[in-house]
Amino acid sequence: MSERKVRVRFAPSPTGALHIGGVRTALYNYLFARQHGGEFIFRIEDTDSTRFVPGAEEYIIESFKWLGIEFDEGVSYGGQHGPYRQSERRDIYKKYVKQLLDAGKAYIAFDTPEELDAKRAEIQNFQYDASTRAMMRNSLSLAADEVSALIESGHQYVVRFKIEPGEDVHVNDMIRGDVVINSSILDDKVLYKSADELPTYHLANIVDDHLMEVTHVIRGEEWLPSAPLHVLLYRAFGWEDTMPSFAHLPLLLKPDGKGKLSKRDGDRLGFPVFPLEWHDPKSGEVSSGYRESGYLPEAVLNFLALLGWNPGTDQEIMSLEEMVKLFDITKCSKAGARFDYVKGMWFNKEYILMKDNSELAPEFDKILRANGIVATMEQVEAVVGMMKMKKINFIKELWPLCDFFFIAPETYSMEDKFVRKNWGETAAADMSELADLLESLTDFSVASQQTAVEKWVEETGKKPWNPWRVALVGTGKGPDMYELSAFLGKEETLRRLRKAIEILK
RNA sequence: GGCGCUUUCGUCUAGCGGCUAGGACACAUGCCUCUCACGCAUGUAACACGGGUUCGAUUCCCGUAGGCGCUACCA
Repeated sequence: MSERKVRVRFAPSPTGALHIGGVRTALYNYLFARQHGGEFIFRIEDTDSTRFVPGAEEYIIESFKWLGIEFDEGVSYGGQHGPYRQSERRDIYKKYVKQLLDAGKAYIAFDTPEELDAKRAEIQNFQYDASTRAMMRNSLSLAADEVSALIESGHQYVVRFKIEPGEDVHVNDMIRGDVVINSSILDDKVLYKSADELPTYHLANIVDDHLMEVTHVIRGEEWLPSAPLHVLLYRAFGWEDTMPSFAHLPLLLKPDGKGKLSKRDGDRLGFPVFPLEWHDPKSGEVSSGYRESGYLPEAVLNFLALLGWNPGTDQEIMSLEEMVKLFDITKCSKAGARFDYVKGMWFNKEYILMKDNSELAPEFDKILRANGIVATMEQVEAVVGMMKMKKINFIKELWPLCDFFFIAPETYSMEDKFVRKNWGETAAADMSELADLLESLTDFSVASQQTAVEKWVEETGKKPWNPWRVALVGTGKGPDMYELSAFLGKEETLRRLRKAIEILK
């Protein structure tokens, strides 16, 4: 069984946008598959027809495309183990439900939701299990002809798994080791509903994982309590020898306060919890996305990978390829991780610094256009190159730091602290000299200016840079003065210099 | 309530019986410097508590407390 080809899956429900925690689960599955030369399956678990949300499936697919996580087979990818949408696998599940029924490992129950509610109200800690099923309406407590009569007369029913009590069930978890739960605390889970002819998660999950030859189940910790049930199901089907290995990942927690990370936290603290912007078709609500907020997908993946895992070295910045090499599922942490979105922003900053200007330019160009600036791509790249190491986490933060490249200061004012401090008594005269010097240059390149200005500086002992900055920028921000002048060009540089001299004297 | 998982700086974490408990984010300071940054350096800051086991526990075991999850005809 160990020589089976590694096959893992990510199987979301199309009930809304893809949660960032789900993205991390998918990422870990992806890394695991890739490092073992295995396959990664994308399955849609839409067995709850009442919670289906149109557009969610497409949203999830687009999210992974943006992130750069590729599947080998599944919905929209094709493959030999389809269909990959559970709602299209009704007949398959029916067959396996019947198998369990015939073997006496499951039974039919007619109790209505109202009856169950009544029982729960009547008996505290009521659980549908070996100790209570005799008093319920099911094929174990009713006569055979009564059962068939009920079915024939159209009564809705569910199929429940018959749990044998008193047994210690072991789940071997790749992260947590041996987890033992006694079967007595498990209830007779509903496996199938006649109302929509669909199984519940538990049955569909086991059947699909088996049929799709899944070897490793890597999922969130919220599934740990039901893992013993799943083990029991594999056993009931006689599939224990090919049962997948399990790994239950720690959850992502709120950055502050209590509980797991939720959509509300993003709204409240101002960071996205979804990869892409999501427009809820029911409520009309719009939730921000990492893509639209200006995150680079590489940064998002890098950040997420380190929330619950690390390579055991001090390396934090790593490409997807490096992560594939370094990832170790057994080294995942066991406790939940607070979602530190501030560190997420730092990752984005690091990736911006690493990216070529040409890759960053299109996004900045959009922002320029939104501000009514039309520039050549060459200019946009130049500005991004000069300014990306400023204190920014996102390209969009560049604009307020960069406007002077495109818009000359309207006015100059001693109100500005930097101006007051740097435009001294001799500034006007010095800048006049500088302007004359620059005007004499035929070559206005950085190198040419630098040579000329530094020679003048050496001869006169003047320090022209800050007043020069006042003139070109209007305040204390911006790149190196030679670079800025070269970008603006001789004409504009002189124009700004002379205007400043005139206004500030 | 029951069951399970879990517990190292504010946060993410390294540590797998003996360490001045390491790194990163954030924060602070300094250096660099034509501004702001980048970069570099430094600093503040942690083993939840109580019992064991051991020559010796952050590390192993057991409790307690806290945190998290599950407890649906949702996944």
